[in-house]
Amino acid sequence: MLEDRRLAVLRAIVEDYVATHEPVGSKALVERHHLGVSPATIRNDMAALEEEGYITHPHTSAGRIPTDRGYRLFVDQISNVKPMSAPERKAIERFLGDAVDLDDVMGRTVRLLAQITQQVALVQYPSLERSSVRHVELIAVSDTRLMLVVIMDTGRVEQRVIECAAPLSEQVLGDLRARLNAAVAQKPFAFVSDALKDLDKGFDANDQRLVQAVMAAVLEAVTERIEERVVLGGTAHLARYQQSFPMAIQPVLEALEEQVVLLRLLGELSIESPVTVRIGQENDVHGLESTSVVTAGYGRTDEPVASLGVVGPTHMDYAGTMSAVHAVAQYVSKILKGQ
Amino acid sequence: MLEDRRLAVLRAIVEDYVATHEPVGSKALVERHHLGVSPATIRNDMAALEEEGYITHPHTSAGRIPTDRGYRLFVDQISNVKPMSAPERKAIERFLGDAVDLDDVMGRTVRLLAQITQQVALVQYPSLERSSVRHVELIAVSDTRLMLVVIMDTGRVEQRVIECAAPLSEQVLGDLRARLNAAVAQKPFAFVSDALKDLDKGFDANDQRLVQAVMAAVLEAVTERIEERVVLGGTAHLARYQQSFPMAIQPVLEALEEQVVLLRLLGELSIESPVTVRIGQENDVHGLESTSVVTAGYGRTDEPVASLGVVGPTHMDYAGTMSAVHAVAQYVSKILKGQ
DNA sequence: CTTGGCACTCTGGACACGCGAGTGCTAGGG
DNA sequence: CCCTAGCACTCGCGTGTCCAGAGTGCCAAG
Repeated sequence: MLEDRRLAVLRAIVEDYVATHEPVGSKALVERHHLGVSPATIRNDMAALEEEGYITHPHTSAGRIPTDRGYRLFVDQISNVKPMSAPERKAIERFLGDAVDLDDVMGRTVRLLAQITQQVALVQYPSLERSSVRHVELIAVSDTRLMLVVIMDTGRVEQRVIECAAPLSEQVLGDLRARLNAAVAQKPFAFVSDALKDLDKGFDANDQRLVQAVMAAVLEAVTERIEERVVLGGTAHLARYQQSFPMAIQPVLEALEEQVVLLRLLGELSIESPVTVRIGQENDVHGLESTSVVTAGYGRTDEPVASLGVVGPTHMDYAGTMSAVHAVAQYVSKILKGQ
Repeated sequence: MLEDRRLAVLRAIVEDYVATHEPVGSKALVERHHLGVSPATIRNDMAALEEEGYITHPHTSAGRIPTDRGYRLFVDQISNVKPMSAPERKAIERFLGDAVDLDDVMGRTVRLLAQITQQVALVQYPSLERSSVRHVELIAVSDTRLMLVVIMDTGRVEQRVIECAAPLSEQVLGDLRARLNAAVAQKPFAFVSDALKDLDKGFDANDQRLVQAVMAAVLEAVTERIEERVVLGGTAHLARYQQSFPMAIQPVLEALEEQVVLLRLLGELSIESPVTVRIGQENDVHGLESTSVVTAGYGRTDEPVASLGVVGPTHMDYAGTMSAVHAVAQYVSKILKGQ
């Protein structure tokens, strides 16, 4: 009973603060939310909440603002992500449905997500590690240079240039191509290195060395230089916050320029919930201490192929953002399945 | 004589303002730059310069700041771009030299340029329109889906997925691939559409229709969907300015998110100078009215294959930025020639 | 044409002050 | 035991005033 009201108070504080971006006082609370009690009661609850570390006040005679811990409790309270409205869903579906290939899907998704949430959007390309090889192609670009093109079942295409010591004959190349495909097709990316091991057997002795060299280069290209790609959009939304807020955007922009950081943000997904929220200090990335990150995996629900999400200030509209991220992730999954 | 001093005064004002970011007064000028005259004289010159529209003052009793017109005159005065120091050049060369392929070159270049100039860097991929086809590959991804991979002599690789109405036999595909390559290899991109015209001749009647359909799709892919790509880096540097400056970064970030805008910025190069500078209003792009853009082409000097540059506040260090952009463009040209 | 001098203007920082929002505490009522 | 009302207290913030300092414009003399 008492606990219930405290939670309600915390919720009200978060909601008001998110809406107004100003510390919220006891009086304003009872007016806006029709809690059936007097401001003094609320003040007691507030004192308790503050004691427990869910809220603070910037100075003695100011209203309260939620702490990271407060947001966390608030977010945990949002049990089921509320769905988006029908027209919204329609719009998402139509916008993403027009995409012609993976690049297009990723590009549209990041723009869409930024636009809906009015925040910075991140979209990771399907992870190579969780994709299977559909086709491998070796193209002779010049005498001593091959281009390796790997097409994954997720639609992702990677190309690498491989330097050869000596020219390969068209015949050897064709042979190699055929074997390569036979060896790695339908295999998860992780198995590629294994599959390549014995591929040099069965070539002429003088070809064999060359083939070995090429295979080594291929191996290096597909293992050493695995690039997980992330696209970023809506950075302009960051500037909006800063207008009314003491959050420096420079460290945030700096952090977002690092691919490694982006991958870390998108990397860890919670298991139980479809949408993962990391609040403030919870993402221990330098520069993002005062931002929250909302992510969701896409692909198969049981085993996501990659993830996407948004980065915003800790005082964001969690409910709305979570539902948007969730919805977009689902539509992306749907689209990719169709392709 | 008199004109000479006025120019010197303008130059001094620009230099001081760029260094301090504060309106510069007559007294400070004579102290720092040893012009052999008194403040009062400078004031007269300043009045004249203001009359001609090269400088303004924010309010009655403040120092002067250059106008766009003033910066323009100042920049035009910098006749020859001064070269970078030897160690700097060494560092650039080494950093770019390690790149393994075009993506890597572009990525490194944008990071390098942002780092050197401490501004936002733009790097355009070699323009398709100014590249020649080196190789074309048609890969059967599934029964009814082909992937078209076009490799240009500039190192650029484009891939498109093409939907087919009916499956193509391996033989027809091989035939088509060979003809396609014979037709377009070494041709500038613009000629591709012409080269494709009569390619369906010489196939069996029942194959011909299918081939026609595929060719139409290829044509659409290479003409309708020409993507000039631009990479962007160093946006965090924008935030630094804003700290001490009334320039809103939001419109700038918004503008920089539009590919079209980026291409427009990089598009028009001046003919006479190796480095193009557009100051403030000169680039009539919404949001970039108070920024300057410094660009240079790379590739062959007489016929650049694309361009790169930086975006910064109008009160930037033009001399330094111009020389950095110039140097980086030259090294990129060099690297690409080697690859 | 340059220079020194002088009056004038305007910004920005320092200081004081009062309003109002908000708190914490305590005593009383259900 | 919990809620409520009242009251004194605390600060932040906005306003107003003032002053110093920097800078200008103009004028008269060299």
